[in-house]
Amino acid sequence: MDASIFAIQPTSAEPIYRQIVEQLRRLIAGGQLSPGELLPSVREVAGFHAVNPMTVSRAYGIAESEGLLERLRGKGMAIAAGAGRASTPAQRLALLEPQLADVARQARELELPAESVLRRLGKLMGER
Amino acid sequence: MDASIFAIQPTSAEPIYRQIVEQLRRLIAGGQLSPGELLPSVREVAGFHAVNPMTVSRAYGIAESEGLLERLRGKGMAIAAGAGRASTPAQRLALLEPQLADVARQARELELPAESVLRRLGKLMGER
Amino acid sequence: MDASIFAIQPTSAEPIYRQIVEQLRRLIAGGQLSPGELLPSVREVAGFHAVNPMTVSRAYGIAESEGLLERLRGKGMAIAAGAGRASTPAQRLALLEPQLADVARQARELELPAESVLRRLGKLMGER
Amino acid sequence: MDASIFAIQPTSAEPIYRQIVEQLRRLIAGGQLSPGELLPSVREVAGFHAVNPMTVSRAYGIAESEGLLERLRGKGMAIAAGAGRASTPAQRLALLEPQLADVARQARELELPAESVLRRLGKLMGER
DNA sequence: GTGGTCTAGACCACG
DNA sequence: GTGGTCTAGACCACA
Repeated sequence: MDASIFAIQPTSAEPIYRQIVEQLRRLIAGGQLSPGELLPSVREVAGFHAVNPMTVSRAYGIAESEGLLERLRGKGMAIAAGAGRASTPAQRLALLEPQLADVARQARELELPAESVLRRLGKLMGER
Repeated sequence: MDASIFAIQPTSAEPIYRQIVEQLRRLIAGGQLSPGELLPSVREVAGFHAVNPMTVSRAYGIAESEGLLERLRGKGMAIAAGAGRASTPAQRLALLEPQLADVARQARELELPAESVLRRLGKLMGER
Repeated sequence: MDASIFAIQPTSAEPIYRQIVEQLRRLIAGGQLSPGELLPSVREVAGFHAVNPMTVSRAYGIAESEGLLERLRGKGMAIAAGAGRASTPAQRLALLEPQLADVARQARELELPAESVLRRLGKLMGER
Repeated sequence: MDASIFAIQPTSAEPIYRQIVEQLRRLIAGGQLSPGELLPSVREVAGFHAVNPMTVSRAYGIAESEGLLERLRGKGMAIAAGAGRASTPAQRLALLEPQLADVARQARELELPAESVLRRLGKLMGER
């Protein structure tokens, strides 16, 4: 698989290894990564995104301990059997809830009309 | 002014001092805090929210160095004269842009239909 | 607290960071470490046992993610509130079950009489 | 001989090849495998336990280099002539010593009374 | 080829 | 003072 499945922002406040874990969580819940699928190797990801292999390894290790990934001896890491797509859209929406609540609070602090926020977000989601 | 203007989440990954600075920035841009208005003292905020006074002091210091606040000798900190409400809604919306872009990306990763995200966010912004 | 609470064997096949996590788990379950108690700092433990601070930090981080420890900002790591002593001896014995099953199997493979194994283990547990 | 003499746990932390070597060591010391006896072929074991043939081959190779096995040209691997049953129970018990010491230490960390540990282990050794 | 562990050392964030 | 993140690089274990 392509190492480009991950979108890493090295300058973000969120640590790189956690960016990877979170994206894994969402890509699996969303069904873009399916159980059994083999992930790009630690070295591939590290090389492609120019980060240290240990950073990627750390992310994979955490994802494994959370039951998202499983280690296939000698072959690499794969999406765990028990980690399939979250069945209902409601379950997937729940993963976004904290961020949405945050945006809502910030919009209130900015005294922004709800419509303008929704219009802008709709535009951002419409684009690819 | 009341120390309760700040909504502090001590368990959040975002450091407390930055929560305060960011909220100040938005409350000023949104016009809920007006130039000249006096802020609650470091002690008040620290006591009310059970955080270290140094943390609050640090936040005020950063806000001052950014021109959001100014120190009134003997009276405390106040909203700076040059820090009024952002004139246009577009300018205020720009402060929310990064978070919106983030939500859009995460929604794509979760393969969530745009409508369901907008509906949920609209509901959250409607509530008080 | 003393950094000597941990018994680290650098030559063991079990990685150092996991030795620490496992010992924490047992010392907490056994009640020798109580909720709220402050752990020795990463640097203390690393210095005392002559291992890299990151190795200790990794152990603490895993223990935190398992709910055994909690981070006290600026003060260090403490035994988590929800991680008290396993109430019944049966619960604590359960943590030893896999090792006991392993010993039993190996004793069978060695065709050792149960009594001699029990006598030897009893002696080892009697000593301090 | 049957490939089922080995009890392989693919999920264990102990590497598979070492599980095989250790079991060979104990089964020979215990007298369940006698000098001259022919082992199941690499393919049989690998097929039966669904592990990589290279893993089994590696285990046999290590056991051979330790003098536990010897290669009979055209016939396979057999228990080495000089690798008979450990004569005294004390010698065989010595092979279990490290595991026993480990259990004793862990029982102390769990603050478990010696009797309950011995009772449980006795029960496990009594069962077949 | 795969991932895992550890080190030495730098730098940051928080209080 | 506390822990967290990342790097560069060595070495090991497994298949």
